[in-house]
Amino acid sequence: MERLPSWLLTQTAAHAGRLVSEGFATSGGRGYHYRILNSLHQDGPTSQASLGRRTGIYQSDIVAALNELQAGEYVMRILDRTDKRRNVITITPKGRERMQELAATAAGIQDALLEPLDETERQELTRLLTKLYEHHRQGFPPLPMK
Amino acid sequence: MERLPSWLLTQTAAHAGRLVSEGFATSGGRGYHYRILNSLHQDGPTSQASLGRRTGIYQSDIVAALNELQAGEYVMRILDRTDKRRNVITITPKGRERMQELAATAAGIQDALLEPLDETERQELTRLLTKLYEHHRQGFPPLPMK
DNA sequence: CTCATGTCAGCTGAACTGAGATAC
DNA sequence: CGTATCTCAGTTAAGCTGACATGA
Repeated sequence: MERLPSWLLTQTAAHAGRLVSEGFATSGGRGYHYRILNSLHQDGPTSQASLGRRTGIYQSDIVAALNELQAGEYVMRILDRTDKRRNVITITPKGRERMQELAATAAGIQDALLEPLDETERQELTRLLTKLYEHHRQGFPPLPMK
Repeated sequence: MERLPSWLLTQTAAHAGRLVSEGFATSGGRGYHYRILNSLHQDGPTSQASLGRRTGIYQSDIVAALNELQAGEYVMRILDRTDKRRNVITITPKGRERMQELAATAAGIQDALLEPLDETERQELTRLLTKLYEHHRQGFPPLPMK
């Protein structure tokens, strides 16, 4: 039982989830906030739908998270004049600061999570998980990957 | 972002969760059922509290799952005369059959999950996850590990 | 017409918490 | 007394679905 990869995966993920929640909660954020701000920082302004595809977050959750981020003035939501269905989401300077904070938090979380592994093992784990992630993203796309 | 172990872990775990739910759902079960029946099969009859510790499932969820398993006559719930706080849970012959079914399902799930990895990689992943699991189980016991 | 986008209102399974009753 | 067991009634965070209005 304790050898079943699916079990080990969900258990360790549950613990990772605890670390993430706790970690971000102390700075009053959520995982979604970091993912979104990070995507905006890395790949620039874009529509909400595209943000969803980039981050793997559902449209409906994007809406809620952006409401929160906008309330904190971390992002701007501007109607696209050339395509009036879209909102163009842009990160603000304040949002970039926020992102740095959350990035630091995220880094701390990784350390806590991977504590028992040495550097080689960490890389190997990352590699294997990436392989699984890539594989399943193709075969079973929860979101249409544009 | 896609390099963050915590992210990769929760994403792949989410997919594993989908596979588990789908897999067990077709035979009308849940992951909890398998975990519990397996524990009873491997380590014999015991109290509900101890079952919780063995499987990593919360007491309250154990109660619910046992209600279901008892309804299917997969387990017997007998008041312990020597300690009347306890129910002694015993797997029935029918329960063992059920366990075999679920074990086969579980095996299929592992295959689907680990498909892109070769045998060496599978073992390495299992080893690394086990290391994480063991480590965190000690430092942060979600359940008091008797 | 079809398709994409944004929004809202909800569901689900699994993990988790709190409180109470009973017995050790 | 304090502790352990069982039960019930919740909550949460994340993932996920369905429906609808608007615009391309």
